[in-house]
Amino acid sequence: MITLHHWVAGEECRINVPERPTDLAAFEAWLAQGDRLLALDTETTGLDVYTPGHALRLVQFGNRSEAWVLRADCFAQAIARALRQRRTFVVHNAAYDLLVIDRHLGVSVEELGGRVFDTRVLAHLLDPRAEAEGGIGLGLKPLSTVYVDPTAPDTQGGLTAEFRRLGATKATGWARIPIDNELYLRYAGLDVLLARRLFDEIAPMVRDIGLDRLSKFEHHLQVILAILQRRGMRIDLPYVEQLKADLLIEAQRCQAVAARYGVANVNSPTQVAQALLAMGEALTERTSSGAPKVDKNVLLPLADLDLQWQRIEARRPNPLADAVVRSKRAGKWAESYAQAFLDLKDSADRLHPFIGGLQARTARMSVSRPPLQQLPSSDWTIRRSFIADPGQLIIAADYQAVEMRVLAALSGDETMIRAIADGVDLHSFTAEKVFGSGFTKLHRKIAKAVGFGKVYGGGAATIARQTGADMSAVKSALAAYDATFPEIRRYARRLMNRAEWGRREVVTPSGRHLPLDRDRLYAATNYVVQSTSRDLLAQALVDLFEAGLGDHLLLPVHDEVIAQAPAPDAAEVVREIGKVMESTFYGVRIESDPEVYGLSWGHGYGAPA
DNA sequence: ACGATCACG
DNA sequence: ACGTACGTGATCGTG
Repeated sequence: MITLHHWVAGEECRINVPERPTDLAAFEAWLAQGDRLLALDTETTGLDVYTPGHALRLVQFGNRSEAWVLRADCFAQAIARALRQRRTFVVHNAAYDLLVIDRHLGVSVEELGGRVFDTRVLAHLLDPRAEAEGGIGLGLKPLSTVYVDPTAPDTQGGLTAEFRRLGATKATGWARIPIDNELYLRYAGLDVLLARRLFDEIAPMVRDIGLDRLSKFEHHLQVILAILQRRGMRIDLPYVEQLKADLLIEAQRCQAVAARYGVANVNSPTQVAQALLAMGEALTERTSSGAPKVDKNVLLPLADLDLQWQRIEARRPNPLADAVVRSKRAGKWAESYAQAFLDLKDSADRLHPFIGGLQARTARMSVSRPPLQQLPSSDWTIRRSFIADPGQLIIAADYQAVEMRVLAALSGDETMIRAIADGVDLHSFTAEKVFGSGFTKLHRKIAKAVGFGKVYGGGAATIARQTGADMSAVKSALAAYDATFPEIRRYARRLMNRAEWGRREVVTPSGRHLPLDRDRLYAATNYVVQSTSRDLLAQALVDLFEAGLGDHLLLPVHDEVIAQAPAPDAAEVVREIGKVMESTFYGVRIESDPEVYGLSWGHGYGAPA
């Protein structure tokens, strides 16, 4: 047995590392002391739990003063036994460890998930801001520094340095560091000591601000999302391989054209700007650092293309601008999507993206590795990669204009509430109020942009830029909007005033506290609307599992749920899913639109059957 | 490490 | 008094 000592918050702690089976007796005796709440953590070879070669290396248990670091290759059975005992665990970022334990030790998410407290969830409820946003951050290190011990070492950072010393990198070190490396073992043990102490500090704080119920809900949601991550989504491997090859050919072809105009690298804004200026194009827009801007919005008009990539016939297309936008798009799609799918798939051709249930400041969910919430939607080719399981069809149900409905409900604006109840198209309704019954398509576009501008806190200039309409039209539209929906303006003012004179935050109907940046109080409306919309979708996921429909679900995407069902029942199942998602929120109907897509996700976006 | 860019709701 | 577009994740070039 290796025994290490470490001081945490002025108290000497012990870190025990069993080496031989006979060392386990002391571990079992320690467990038998009857601690009802232990911290739990795992160390693995990498973040992608389902890629071939992923392995569990260490499992750590700990209380406030003693940690046990167990090698998974030697003591898997003892670890599984300890996990199955009737006991509650504190885990920082539990979804990850739940999946690791599910996959490598056979103790399922369902079995363990209900007995876990997640300190990351608790911390998010106290302050959702990342370090970069002026918050404490949500990592174990910054939280421990603030709540447990200001001198607590940066275990992740310290290990990264150790990886380098051993000739490995941040990416490879977790797999390559010798399993008996003392720093590795020490920090593995320290993580559970810190997590257990962190819980003792912040759990009462969550209770004191009245968020025990929300906390319970969020913990339940984390388990559901871990189940979705474990299920994953199936990809059409031959399709993805062909797609990648086609995209690379297209990228290469356009790159060759760009090279003829002196741009060796289409991804270098400097080179692109220089070459365009040399061709006599005017580049008037600037980036925040003052360089000429050459993004899509600048290049497409130079190539005589609109934002849907259709010819405008307004000028002679600049061949370089055309080649650059096409090459960049094909290259990005090949790398960020097709290649990522191939890199991250498991041995059964499924992807298991990480679904962060409590991610953004607004608690919005995020999906990463790969980013399935951000697949191109204007074109079906990327989404076509995802196929239903054999005999099933992809189905989806999305909320209709959920943020506008939430805004109407929260502000209590009678005109907007009535318009929603009457089932009219909100943007057309606004356009008519603002521009009269003879409103045009451009008028509706402006009305829509004004509606979004209200939700996002945007001003006339931004809306004018977005729509291409002139400032005076946008300004009068904004004024007419305020006159038509007076409560929305008052609601936004009220949130800002409260934030200015009281606590600098907004509180959502679910009780979530969302801190505001000093110089961006106008974001208050957006935060509460975005966060509340997220809470509605989160509640829908919980309700869907409660209703026995959980087995169908595949992925949440902000205001919709992607699912699958056996082909003969698909229409019926998605109708049921849609029904469960619907609710009445402050008297406003939150309605959903169920749809059977077909064999692939892309079939909902025009892929040929 | 950071800025620019581009993908989504 | 005025005006501010919100939230993410991934890749690439650059220093």
